Amino acid sequence: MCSLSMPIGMENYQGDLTDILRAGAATGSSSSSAYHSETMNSDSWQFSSDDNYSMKFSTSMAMEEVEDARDNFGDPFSSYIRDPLLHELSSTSTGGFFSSPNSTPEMNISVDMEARAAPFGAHVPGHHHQGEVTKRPCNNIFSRMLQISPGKLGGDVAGCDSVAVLGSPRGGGGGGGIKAGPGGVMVGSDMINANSSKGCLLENTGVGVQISSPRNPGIKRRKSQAKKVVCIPAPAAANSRPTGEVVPSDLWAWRKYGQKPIKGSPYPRGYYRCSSSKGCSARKQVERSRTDPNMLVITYTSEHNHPWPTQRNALAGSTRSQPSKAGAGSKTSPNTAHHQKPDSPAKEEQKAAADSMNENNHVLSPVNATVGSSSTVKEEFEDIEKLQLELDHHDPHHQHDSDHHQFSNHDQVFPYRPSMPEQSNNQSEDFFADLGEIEADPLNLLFSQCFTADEQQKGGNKAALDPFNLFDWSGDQNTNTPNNNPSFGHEAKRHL
DNA sequence: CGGGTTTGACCGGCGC
DNA sequence: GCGCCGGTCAAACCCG
Repeated sequence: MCSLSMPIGMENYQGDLTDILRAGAATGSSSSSAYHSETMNSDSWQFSSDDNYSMKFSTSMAMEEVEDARDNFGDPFSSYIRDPLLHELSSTSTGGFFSSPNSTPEMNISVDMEARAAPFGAHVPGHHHQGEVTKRPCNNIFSRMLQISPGKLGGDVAGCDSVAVLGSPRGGGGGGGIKAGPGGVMVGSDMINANSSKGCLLENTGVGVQISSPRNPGIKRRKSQAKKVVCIPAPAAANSRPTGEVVPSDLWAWRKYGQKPIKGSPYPRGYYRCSSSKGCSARKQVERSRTDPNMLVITYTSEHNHPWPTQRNALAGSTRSQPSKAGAGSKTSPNTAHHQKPDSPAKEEQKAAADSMNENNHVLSPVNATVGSSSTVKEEFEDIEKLQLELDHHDPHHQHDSDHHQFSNHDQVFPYRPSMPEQSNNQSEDFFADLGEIEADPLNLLFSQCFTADEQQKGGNKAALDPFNLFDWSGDQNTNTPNNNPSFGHEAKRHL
């Protein structure tokens, strides 16, 4: 049931791929039996289980200019400072998200990695050849249906089952490459549509988008901006907001700085930037798939130039629980005000995440675990590694489903070099050291969390299963899927 | 007070 | 060259 498919040429993408899969593999092999049916329950999913909800998660990554990438390869979306969301998606899966019980609906996870460096090679001991990852038993994390398949970018955001990294063609050459502010180095590339998945045609211009503000001279926007597009299922009723705008929570604190109606789409696009750290150029765009309102398309641009926030410092305004009445609403017409989302998703998300972290801080806090207790984490990680390896060797379910898991070798694997702007050597070392801890952290945490969660689960702490509240779509409990939410389109209409 | 969101305006890229 | 469009800014306001 667990079908993993990878586009040809993904071999070198073990990094991110494994970032996702490995978590699954680790969980699958190591904790599958324990976790699979016992610790997980459908409650862990925030999706309604009765709607045959299909989770589609795919990653599409492309990297054309290898040289540039090599120079600028501070893969913003992987490795040391990785995208929490993906972490959540991937690792949460280990933590139980994907290891949902039999009751969970079909999950279609596709990863499209056209070209990509493999920052994680070191951490993927078992994944040296094609389809290695896919060979993993799927009885765990992706117990449902995990499909890693080529995605197509540059199309319309249709099915949206893909996560993509849009590269920046500009690379390091003229214009300073793709530096997007501090730490904002993107892997350049145009989208390669060699493969197309039925699922998610990312609504994207097919053109990268440059991050830097137009007001930042020297950095162009639109093209040449590497992007990572994550398509995730929009929260179901329990999590969506009245307006239908929902944002998955992740470890980062995001501040919304804009919203624009997108031509051709009934749904507005929200613009968020990282508020965890000043100077962080990380941004994300959240919008619904125009063709599948059930899917959220989150586009990450640039990268975080800082470790995960020690705490969500964006909580100050995150507790706003009521819709703006007149305030921001002063600008809002009564009609639109009526449809204003009562609460910002970001806040909800942040709050939820914060709450979750607070509640499960002893288990979940990445910072505490990574920074404060890195040694412990490392140990856990090692243990998990061992366990995983053992299980991998002994896993009876270990199958080589090459049909669905294809990797290509023609892509180069580049050593990962995080982009650390303006860091002295010492600082860099220290920072990298920390990053190293952090790097291992997400999975470690998740792995450990998985186990711990399992322990806690027995103790009744279900929250541990969803460490980052990824699927704790903060929001109005009364709201159903966007489709069911008549007000969802109004916000967009406001601009129309 | 410090953080957030909202939202109209502005700016630049891109297509025609 | 022009207009459209998307991305960002920043003032106004909200919230705890």
